[in-house]
Amino acid sequence: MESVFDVLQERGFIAQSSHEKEIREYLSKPGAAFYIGFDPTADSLHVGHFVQLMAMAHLQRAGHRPIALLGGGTGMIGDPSGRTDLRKVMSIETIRHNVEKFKKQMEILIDFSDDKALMLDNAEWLLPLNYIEFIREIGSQFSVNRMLATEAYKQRLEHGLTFLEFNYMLLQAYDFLELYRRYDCRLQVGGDDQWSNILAGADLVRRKEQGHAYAMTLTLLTTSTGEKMGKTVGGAVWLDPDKLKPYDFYQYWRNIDDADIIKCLKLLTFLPMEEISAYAGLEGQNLNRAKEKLAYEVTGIVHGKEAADKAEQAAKEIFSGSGAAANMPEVSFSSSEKERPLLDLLTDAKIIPSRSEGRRLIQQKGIYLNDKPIENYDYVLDEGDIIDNAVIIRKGKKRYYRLFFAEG
RNA sequence: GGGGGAAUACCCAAGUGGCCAAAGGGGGCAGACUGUAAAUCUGUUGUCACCGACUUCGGUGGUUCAAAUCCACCUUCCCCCA
Repeated sequence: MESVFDVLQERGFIAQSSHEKEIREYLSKPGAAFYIGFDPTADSLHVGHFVQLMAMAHLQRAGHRPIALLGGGTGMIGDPSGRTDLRKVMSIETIRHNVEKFKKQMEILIDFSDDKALMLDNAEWLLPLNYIEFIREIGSQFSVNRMLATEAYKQRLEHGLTFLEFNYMLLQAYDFLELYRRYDCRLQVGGDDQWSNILAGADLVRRKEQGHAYAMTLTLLTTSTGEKMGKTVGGAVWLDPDKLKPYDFYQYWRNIDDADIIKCLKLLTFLPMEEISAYAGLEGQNLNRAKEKLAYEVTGIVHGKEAADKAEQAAKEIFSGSGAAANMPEVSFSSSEKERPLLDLLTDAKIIPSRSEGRRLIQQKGIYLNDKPIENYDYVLDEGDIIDNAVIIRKGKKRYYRLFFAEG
């Protein structure tokens, strides 16, 4: 049987690992517990987390036991790793709220039934900690000199690092120790920016328990130009359909850079490697087939098959030139509003953020009415423009909207 | 605790009395070219009643015909020393 470690490696998940041999050994027997921590810094997971969920899913399918550790406690500190600025301190209510959202989204990929996977919140053991006891038991095990030398803190030393954040590493390390003690969890997985924190935990387990504990980090999803992937105008590529509509989610992947396709197929879908290799052979225009597949698969995993079908369908209708799609965003107006200047309608419908922006767009021929560019700012709809009580507005090349005028 | 510096639009960053809605870059948006890609080129990027007007340069007050620019106080951040 193929080892999960190989699978993860082949698919490009593994960035670094502390003890490859031991980890392979550990994962060779089913039932191995491992954990990944998620700090509830937003009210939805995003693609970055998604890679980690995928890794968890692979491991779970191989018979292992994932522990999703929500950072209800560490979230109150804020991880300084890889950040140049101070994180905002979050209120307890916000953290609770976010933790709830995370839970739901994780269930998309991880099977938590019958304790096949665990979801824990480190608030459980971090909040009751006694300061003096903690620094005597745990703090004594850490060398400040070494901590300062880690990549995670280096950057911050130039911009300022509060003592609050400095403690983050200890708490994350303590999590590992706690999970080792409770569940015999010997492997912590995380984003590659977590390397120092994870190692600190593995170290702590060794020191306190003379136990075996390992670290493994996952490739950060970056674009071919090295930037973090998943940034859009609206922020991140969220998994929450309320924060990023399935169609837009689909489009994000559909429009991905050529150079990133294979990497994404490997990391973000469960397609067998043979199939992915076939896509790797494509060139030029044919790459679009791979992008379609990628978008369809990822959307399917995150939002379900039905949503993926719909998104794909909508995309085909819009881009294949057949014009009007059934499920483009629609805004309703009352029939009498037809006579208002189109620009007003568009701003009211929030299709355009301001009238100035609208003027600019019109000037640059970026607004189309039924596929013909609008020429002047004060255009008012003509009866001939309205088909079935609606007009189709296009903004730029890809955004379609339907303005519907209700009868009466 | 002492001393020094900084806060400018989405981000970085120029600007130190009128020529400033504010250089430059990044990003965004639109157009051309394309493969719904990338790269490139062009335009654009505070708001509105848009050839004009109005509101912006951490906050509040003040000086002045006129302030992002000068003064006072406040807030926040950074650096050096302790």
